[in-house]
Amino acid sequence: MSDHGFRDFYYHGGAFNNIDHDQQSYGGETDHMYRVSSSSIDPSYMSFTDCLHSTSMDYGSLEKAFGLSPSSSEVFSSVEGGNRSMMKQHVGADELGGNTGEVTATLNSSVSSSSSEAGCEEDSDKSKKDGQPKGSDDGGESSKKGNKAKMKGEKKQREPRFAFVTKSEVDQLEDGYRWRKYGQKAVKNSPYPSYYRCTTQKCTVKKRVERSFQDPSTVITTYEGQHNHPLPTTLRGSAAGLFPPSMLTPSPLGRPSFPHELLMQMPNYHHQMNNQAPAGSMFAENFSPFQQYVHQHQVPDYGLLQDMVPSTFLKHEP
DNA sequence: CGTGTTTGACCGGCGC
DNA sequence: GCGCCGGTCAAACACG
Repeated sequence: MSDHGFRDFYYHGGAFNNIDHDQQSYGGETDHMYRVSSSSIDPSYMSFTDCLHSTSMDYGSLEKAFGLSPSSSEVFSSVEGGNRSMMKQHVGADELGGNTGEVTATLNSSVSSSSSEAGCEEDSDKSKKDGQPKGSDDGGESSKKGNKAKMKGEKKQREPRFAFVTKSEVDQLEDGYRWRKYGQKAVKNSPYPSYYRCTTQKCTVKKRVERSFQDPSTVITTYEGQHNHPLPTTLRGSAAGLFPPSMLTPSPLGRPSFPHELLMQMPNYHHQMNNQAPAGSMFAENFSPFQQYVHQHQVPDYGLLQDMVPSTFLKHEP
């Protein structure tokens, strides 16, 4: 997948090798890619958000954010917002505590779907229906699926999407929320992607889970929307109980707390990062379930990181 | 009985 | 305008 619309950049040692901003157009739109090569990144950028703000991606942040276990898993992530910018990073072995890992982060600010094949080609930018229930335009129950109250005239806009790829045997990765499958349909490059919706009422977050067309061992998970509620307390594994209340309540911004926010709140976040904490250690103490998951599946899922990428990062204004 | 999955049909955007 | 395609709906079904 690394060669389908994504630019790869490898992270070796303590800092990225250099960020390269690339730009290209896709059907009128301009894509901005960032390639990292050596030396321009300050290793002190330890927070995911900071990295994003600085137009750089920090592997460690991602590793921590997703609880990536470098020892044998791979996590590629991507964020979509309003424009097509992606970033992908691969992480070499050594610096991850001698383990081999790979993290590819792709930032995609467009409404497109970088999900399938991690944005390999598609990205047709077809912003389709939203999570909103579409209704049959008044007219009453027209046909079968007619009663989807869709406001005519009002164009629905896509929620920011965040996608990442993991190597896992299981499709459904535990991320602390409960999901209900609402569809599955074969699409190009993805035999049968599954569509899930958060079961919490009024929560419109959706996610799509699919196996990589090229690498069946790879699972591509795309999250869309933002949870407007804390983690379900009755959740299997009770992940919610592990998070301090402050992490479960909406942030000052009025948004729910997402992994990246959690990261920002981690007291020793920077410290751990600088000290090359063992893989998965990030959540070892506070997020045991995740760690456990890492150990068992080596592919934790910390989705819902959407909306974490500032537009400044996603798109370079001319 | 409540909850979640399966699955074919439908919807609507987009490209030609 | 038409057809393709991705995404969604919702009835039927499965399961505890």
